[in-house]
Parts: sequence; C-alpha cells; structure tokens
Amino acid sequence: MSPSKLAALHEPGAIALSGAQSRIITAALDLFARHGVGGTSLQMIADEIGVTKAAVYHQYKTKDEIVLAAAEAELARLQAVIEAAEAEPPRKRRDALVTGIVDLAVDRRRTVGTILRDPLIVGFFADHAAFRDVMHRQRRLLTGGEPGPEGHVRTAMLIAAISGAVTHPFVVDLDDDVLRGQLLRLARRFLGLSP
Amino acid sequence: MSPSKLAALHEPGAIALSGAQSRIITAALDLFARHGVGGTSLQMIADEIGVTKAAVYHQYKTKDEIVLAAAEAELARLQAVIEAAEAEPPRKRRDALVTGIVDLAVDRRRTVGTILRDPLIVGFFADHAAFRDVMHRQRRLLTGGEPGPEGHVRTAMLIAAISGAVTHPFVVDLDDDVLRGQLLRLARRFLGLSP
DNA sequence: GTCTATAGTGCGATAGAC
DNA sequence: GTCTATCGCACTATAGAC
Repeated sequence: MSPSKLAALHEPGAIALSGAQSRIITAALDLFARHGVGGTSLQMIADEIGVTKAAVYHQYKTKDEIVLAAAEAELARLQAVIEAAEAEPPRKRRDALVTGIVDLAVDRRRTVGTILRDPLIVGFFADHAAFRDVMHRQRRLLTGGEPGPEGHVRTAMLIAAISGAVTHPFVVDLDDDVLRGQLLRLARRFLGLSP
Repeated sequence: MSPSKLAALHEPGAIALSGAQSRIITAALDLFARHGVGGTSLQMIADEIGVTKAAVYHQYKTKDEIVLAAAEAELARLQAVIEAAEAEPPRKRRDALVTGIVDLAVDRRRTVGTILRDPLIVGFFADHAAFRDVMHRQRRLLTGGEPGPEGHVRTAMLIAAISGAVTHPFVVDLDDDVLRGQLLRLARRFLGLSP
C-alpha cells in the first residue's frame, strides 16, 4: 500500500487518505459508475480533477492500486454500518443493520451497485481478508447465524435486492426518500421483521 | 444491424445468428462476465475462438455492435421466459414467471448478473424499445399492474435479488439445484405467493 | 504535488489477398 | 470466412524539472 497513507482511524480497516488521494478516489468512483472500471482511463480521472496523469501516478503507482483503494473506500462505509449495528443491544441489531444498509445504498445509489459488482473488483475481493470478515459479520447479523444454504441464499438475496434495486431502471426517477421508505419496508418484510 | 442476419424466428425480437456470429457472441458473453465489457478486447474474443481480429470484424463492424448483440442475446432469453408465462392461464402466470426467471438466472449464473449491470449495456438499453417492453411486461406480470412506487420498487428488488444473488460470493460453491430451490422458495415468499 | 515529455504497448479498425 | 499486414491512436507507466 502507498507509504503516504496516514495513521488508521479508530475504525479498524478504515483508511485515511490525503487530500490529493481522496480527490482521485472520489473522481474514480464517479467515473467507474458511469463507464465501468475497464472503461475508465487514468486520463479521464486526471481530467476530472484538473491535473495531469503524472500527478495521479504520484499518488498511486498503478491503475490497479486506484481501483483497489476506491473499492476499499466503499467497503469502509459498509464496515462502519455493520459496526454501528453491532454496538446496538442484541434485539435491535438486525433492524439497525437493515436500516443502515438501505440508507447507505440510497445515499450511494449511483456508485454502490456498479462498483462492487465489477468483475475486476470481485476478483480483488475474493481473497481480501477485510471483505470476507465484513461479509461474515453481515450474514451473522442478518440470519442470526442460521447455518446451511438457507442463510447464505437469504442473505445474498437481501443484499442483492437492496444494492441492485437502487440502480434499476424502474426506480431511476424515484425520489430518494420514497425509495428509502419502500426499500426498508420490503426488506423488513423479507426478513420477517415488523410489518 | 448486420445484413447477414437471417430471418427472425417465430418469437418476436429473437435474432438468428450465423455460426460464426454465435461463436463470437458466446465467447464475448463469457469474457464479459470474467473481465467486464470494458476489460474485454477484440483480440481476446478472437483468441478465444481461435481466429484473428479481422475475422471478427467481418461479422461485426465495431465492438459496440458485438456488445449490443451479446446483450440482446441475453435479453432474448428473458423475453422467451416472459412469453411462456403470458401463455399460461391468468392464475398461474405470476408463479410461472418467477420460476422461469429463477431457472434462467441459475442457468446463466456466470453471465447474467455481470452483463446486464455493465454501465455500457445499461446505456444501450436505456432507450431500447424491446428492453423497455420486456421490463414493462415483467412488471405487469409480477405486480398485477399495481401502480405507484410500491410496484416499481417491489419488482426492482425481486429482479435484483434473483439476478444478483446467483453471483454473490456467499453462494458461489452452492450446487445449482440447491440454489434454485432456495431462490424459488424465498422469491415466492417475497411476493406473498404460496409458502 | 504538479508539471512536460516520452517510451513502449495494445487498442479499434481497415485494406486487400486467398 | 479467414488470413496477413498495417495505420493511427489512446493507453499505462516512467524520468526528471520545478
């Protein structure tokens, strides 16, 4: 990882970025969502923030490093939501997580779906320790540790439903608040929580 | 469209491909799923089927034409499922569609999710008449024409849940039959169909 | 941290023979 | 339908000045 990373924040796994780095990652996430990871060049990222390619290379040695840092920045948001849910009393944890995931998905509705489903990023995360840890804790909170295929499929469907629905053509011109409310209601019903 | 297209099949919208064309589209779909659309070059497609780039260009004048044809080939599968469901008696239509979509998603679990969510293809389909028609009929069958945001969000979530769950890391090493059974059961429950 | 300049590679696409 | 050969271009990446 880049030597210019600052000390980690209090959240484990969260990564502090310099000003120049966060400008790059913000621009990259926006462009990845619009053109895909493979369809985004360093020139496009440099143009977006008004510098040259060489300035971008000074922060990240390769394009892969940018892709990984961008994906980790999005993962850190999910991680924060999970940690907030884990801090709740046991009874409230599941609902807190669902609410947090819906809020996050709606808040990042232009980027989330496209980024975390890109083949390159899926490959990056396949053996990524922090990613596997986040997924495991997410599943435990959502299914209460329910073993076997049932819990896996149920969790995969809920996550896919929320993160996928926000980018679906059916809801593109739906207001954020309306979308959030409907998603939360239907997600709770899917889990068998309160009506 | 390419002048070498043969006559359309009896299904409206289905597109017949020559032998060389279907080899290209099959290879392209596989590579798109593995590397993304932007991360797949014509050279990779040519290598995959053992010909040169020029041979590929003889079938499709640009890369965009290949991407569009590949996306339409996947769309045609969904179209066939919808038409089969519409041919059922009214009472059975919704369940027939859900079953068909689950079968299709599991059958194409390596390609479906990645292809139809790629930014380039989403852009192609945004103003694509056949795509909009398929989406409209799908929603009508699933929600019974339920108006307003509720029907839109509910349909978007179900489609995203099914097509997204099949590629989720949680279920990668799950057997096709087990996955199909769980998906179908949970999808029915989400719609309020039979237990 | 940003710049100019450039090396080296692979890209999409075309021409023309078989 | 496939080939060889090639063009012009955009790409990733690096070197070195400011």
